[in-house]
Amino acid sequence: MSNPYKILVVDDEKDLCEILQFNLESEGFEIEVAYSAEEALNKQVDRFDLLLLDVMMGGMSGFKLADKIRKELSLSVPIIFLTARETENDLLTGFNLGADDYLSKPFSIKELVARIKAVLRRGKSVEVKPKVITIENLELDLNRKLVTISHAPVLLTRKEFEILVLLISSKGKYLSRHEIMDRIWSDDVIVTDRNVDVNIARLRKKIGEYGHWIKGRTGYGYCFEN
Amino acid sequence: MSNPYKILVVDDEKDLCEILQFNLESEGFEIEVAYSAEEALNKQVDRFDLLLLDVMMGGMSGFKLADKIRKELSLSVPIIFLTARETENDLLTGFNLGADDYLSKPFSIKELVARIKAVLRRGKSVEVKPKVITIENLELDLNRKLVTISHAPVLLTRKEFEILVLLISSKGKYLSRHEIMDRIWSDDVIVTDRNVDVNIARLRKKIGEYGHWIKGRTGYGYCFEN
DNA sequence: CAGGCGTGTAACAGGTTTGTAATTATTTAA
DNA sequence: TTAAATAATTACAAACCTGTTACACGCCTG
Repeated sequence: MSNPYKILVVDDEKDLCEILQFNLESEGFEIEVAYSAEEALNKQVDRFDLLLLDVMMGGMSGFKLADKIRKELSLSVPIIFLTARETENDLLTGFNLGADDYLSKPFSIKELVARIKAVLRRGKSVEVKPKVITIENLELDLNRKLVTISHAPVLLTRKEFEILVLLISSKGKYLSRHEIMDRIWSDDVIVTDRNVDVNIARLRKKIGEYGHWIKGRTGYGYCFEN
Repeated sequence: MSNPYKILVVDDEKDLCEILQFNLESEGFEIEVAYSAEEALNKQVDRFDLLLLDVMMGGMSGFKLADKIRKELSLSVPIIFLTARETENDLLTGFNLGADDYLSKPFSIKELVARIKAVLRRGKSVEVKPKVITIENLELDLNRKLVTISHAPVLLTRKEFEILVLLISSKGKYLSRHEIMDRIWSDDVIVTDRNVDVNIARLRKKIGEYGHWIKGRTGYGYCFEN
């Protein structure tokens, strides 16, 4: 997978931030969030490929923030404003500050993604691909680290998720406990074989009937096979 | 223009790096270079669509690097190894580490490019390469540890399976019990000759009529022959 | 600091696999 | 042909492997 685009979302509405993060990550972007303009300024702004700024925020407004960024930090980082107020005045202010686009709440994620891609395309040319593995109704979103079964989210822990991904990406091949340990745990930690079992058990339980896709065979280890 | 593929070249021979960079860039790839494994690790490995690793490098070897990457950073980035040493052992090590291809120096740029494209084309499907031995209606799936006879599955235990694979891969050659013991059992366990017999018997029974392909000759041992 | 979560270990019961020893069959060589 | 050697088979028991449950520990968060 090529370099994911890094986007900084600056908004004081935590709910909205979460929604944005969730959706944009599943589109393959890498998201960081700042809950205020001040917090945003503490981040190295030019690490990002795009800034998504809420206009109305407690403390420093998005406009003021953009102004500061353009004057002091970066002339080039693309900026998209998000705003509730859709007045002509705002629009002007936004574009004068060197905004690259402008969206009024409420907006659809689909539209936002389209605009984001458009802006990014202007810079370099790129498509962002979501990393998702789908097997029947089982979906693994590798960006979000989320598994869904028939669109119902299943919360796996890190180890569970990693084991599942490992098994699936070696679909049809038996992996010994040792092999699994080697690839999931780093060299310096030492874990028991039993531990693999335990994690597999937890994983199986969580994914319900799909758990049967994880075969275990004595002497060989585990294998994902559907 | 579509998103150029990003390739990371890791090699301590600067000359070779330059040649690679020049040629691959002129093929439309985007190249980054690291002159050591350590340097490579400082880069965000999963930004790349492909890694080209030299096996022999001062400091950490390409193998070790790949190992680290697979364990800690990315299970999926395609890896192609470049090596001067072409011994079977090396090849095996490479593929065990999840290498996607393997080139021995000296190689032609043309060939390298072809391999690169092949690997990239394979894309995200991290399918395991099937390893199957077929002899008439007898099939051994080395990944699934599964034997099928006319598509009917036969479940062999580990010892049985290993013995069968051993005999088949030495098809037409008699292996003494001793030889078989040496290759199936690890050095530290000591088993009787009789034990080989017993396992062969079990194996023969399980594979039915094909059992006759395992010949036993007094004084020589066993041999697979169809 | 309590409680929840993620993770790991220990212990165990039940099953499977494996090895040995005893027995019978087959081959070899005198 | 027959005795000795080698091989196949059988039955049994030991060893091993597995999936589980219960519990401990550290880490974060409220």
